[in-house]
Amino acid sequence: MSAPIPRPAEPRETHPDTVDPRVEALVNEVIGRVADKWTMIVLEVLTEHGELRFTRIGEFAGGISQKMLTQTLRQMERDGLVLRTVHPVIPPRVEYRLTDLGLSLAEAFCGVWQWAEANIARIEHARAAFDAAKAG
Amino acid sequence: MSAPIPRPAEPRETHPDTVDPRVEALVNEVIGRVADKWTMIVLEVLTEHGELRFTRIGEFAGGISQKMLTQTLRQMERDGLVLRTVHPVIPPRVEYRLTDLGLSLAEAFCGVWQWAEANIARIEHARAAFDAAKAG
DNA sequence: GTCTTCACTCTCTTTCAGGTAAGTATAGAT
DNA sequence: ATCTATACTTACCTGAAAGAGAGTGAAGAC
Repeated sequence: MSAPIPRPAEPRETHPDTVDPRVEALVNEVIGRVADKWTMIVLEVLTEHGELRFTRIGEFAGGISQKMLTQTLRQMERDGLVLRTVHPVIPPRVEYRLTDLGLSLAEAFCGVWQWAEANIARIEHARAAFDAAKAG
Repeated sequence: MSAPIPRPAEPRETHPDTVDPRVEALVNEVIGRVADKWTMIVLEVLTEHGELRFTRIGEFAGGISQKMLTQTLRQMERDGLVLRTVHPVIPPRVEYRLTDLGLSLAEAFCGVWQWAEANIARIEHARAAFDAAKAG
């Protein structure tokens, strides 16, 4: 009994304030793409340090593989979040920086970031209480 | 040549404004836990509809399995984001609603949500341009 | 007696994100 | 000739996430 829970046929709006499901789906997709671990970290690194080269971002990000870094960066570039500048020299020199869109996203995430920072203690306390209650 | 990119030994702070890595790690963990797909969706559903029963949340969430819903809800309860009320009747009746902490998180995420909604077009345009440039 | 409801819980299987390691291209230095 | 630096690709592999589907328990309806 645990296949996906089916959505009700149609008329199931207790509250009238439901969002257009297509918008909801799009927003979810965007958030899903944008809110993954590495994207957020790269976003933060670039916000903090400005324009950086590939390897440098990797150093600041901490623990990311080249593969994931390339992948994340490409995705962000495709989404218009970062600008990639290739200098045609050898050895190659590629620099990345946030676009205005990227900066605005960083700003939006700032709230969450701050929330997390401000509420770590509360969450840890809640967890301890929960675990204690379960154990006892 | 793609093992994790090593962090530089120590003295590599071009910018002085680097955050305490321990705080950074904690924040990342919290965000990682809090910002997954289903948590965000459940958060939104509960924000929009107030107190709801298990199955109801599943219906609103769309496409979630019972297993994932249980798991997500438990995690959120543990983190102090939702309150779980069991009515000792048969068949069981369990209701979930956001705590103040949960509400404050929803509020913080509101910015991202709005950003996503406001910038879907820009992202899609960027993607189209990127793909076209690559193909042509 | 068995059927239904609800909120799970368990197990099995598949999917996939992400890690490792190696390869590529180029020019200048040794 | 070989080595180095840089920014990637590519191929392979593994562990964890998550989906499917069945099972559970208890009371009341039939």
